[in-house]
Amino acid sequence: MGHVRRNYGQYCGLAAALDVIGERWTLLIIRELLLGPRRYGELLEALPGIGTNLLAERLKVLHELGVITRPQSRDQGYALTELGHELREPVLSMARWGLNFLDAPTPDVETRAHWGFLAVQAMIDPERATEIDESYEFRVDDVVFHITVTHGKPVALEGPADGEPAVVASTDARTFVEIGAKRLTPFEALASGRLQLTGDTDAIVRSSVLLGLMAPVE
Amino acid sequence: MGHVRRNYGQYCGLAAALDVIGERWTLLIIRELLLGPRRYGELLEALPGIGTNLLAERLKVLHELGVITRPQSRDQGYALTELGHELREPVLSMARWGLNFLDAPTPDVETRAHWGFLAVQAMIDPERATEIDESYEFRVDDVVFHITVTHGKPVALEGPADGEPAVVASTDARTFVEIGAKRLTPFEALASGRLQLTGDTDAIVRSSVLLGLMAPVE
DNA sequence: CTGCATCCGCCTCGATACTG
DNA sequence: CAGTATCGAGGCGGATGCAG
Repeated sequence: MGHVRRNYGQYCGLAAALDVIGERWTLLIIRELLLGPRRYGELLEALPGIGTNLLAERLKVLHELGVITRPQSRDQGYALTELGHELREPVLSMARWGLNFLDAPTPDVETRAHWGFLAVQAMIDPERATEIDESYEFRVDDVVFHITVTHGKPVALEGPADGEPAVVASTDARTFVEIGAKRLTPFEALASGRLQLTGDTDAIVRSSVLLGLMAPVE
Repeated sequence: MGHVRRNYGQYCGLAAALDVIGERWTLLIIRELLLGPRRYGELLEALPGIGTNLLAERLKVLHELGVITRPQSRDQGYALTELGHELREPVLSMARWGLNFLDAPTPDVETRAHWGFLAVQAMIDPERATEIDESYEFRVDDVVFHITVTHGKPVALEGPADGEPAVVASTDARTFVEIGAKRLTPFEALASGRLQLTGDTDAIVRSSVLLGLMAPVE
């Protein structure tokens, strides 16, 4: 008489998805794992308020359902399976929608630099990656990541850019997400000293267009 | 001292989205409204198990947050705002992912014909809409909808196709979703008499390719 | 120290009854 | 028909315990 997980009981793709990742905290766990493998303690730290039992329970279920793998050895971490990685698009598109609701951050809301990496991925509009081959590097607090555009195909990766990036943007996590939420323009952030940019003006424009922060120039 | 809704308190697009549509039943309400305006009673009927108080509460919050509009007059219904309509992509991409988990439908799971409409929208791969101009009509139980491809741009709409559809597919809701979940091929469904197709073979192939049910032919 | 399991108070959920 | 009120059951959140 094991326990039956609460489920919607509808023969429908959305209901089936929500039966798996619809419970509280689950998608935020996926978000963390989309940024790379994470240890139990790292997840706890990245998800303030989750409660250790709940995290353990979620990880167990996600593993049983084939969405994540358990740490193979000490000092490894939980990681997404191929099935789990297929949540990238759903998660990014939800995150993009959620930016509509980000208001001014109050002191009691958490802001983490690596969420900026997610924000960037959500903001990239591949349609706007014109025929360019260059990379843009972002330094948000102590986290570094970059976008590499190859033959018009943009890819976001952790770590510094290979070779010489066309643009380097340095800022703090809060400013970064505020720009993503369009509460702040890059120009305003530059003017107030909260953002530093290096690189030639044309490349800065191209990167801003790619991220939907600027209308394409004819 | 009004009541503070439970929220994640993270300055992140995904967390903000989940604060709005992350609670139980909310995304299923959105799913229904993506198919058109719905009355209170229609929503209750489409969401077995929700409980009337919870539906009322969800509708109230979604309205306050600007995601839906309330019925303007008797015999109208709740409808999505522009912001709400922007949930189409997130919802469809989640539904697509959830198809991975659809197992054989047991007698106790609900299957509704109009969910097939959602499944079709989730399955359409615009990349595969080659330069064709034609429409495909689907008759799932008593629900009729169609895909119209214009200059390679596919659009799914309720109701019968305008003009003469290139393909007409007739089936029941369960078979339809099983095909979407790739538990059943159209060929098998045809052979077992659970699916009827009219239209010429080439058009049937093109529609199957568009829905990702068949590999493109060179 | 990491990775959980157990316990407990509270809040959300789900079902039923009831009202305009 | 379209909700509101009520209440038991269960999921959640926080603290604590404990094994490798």
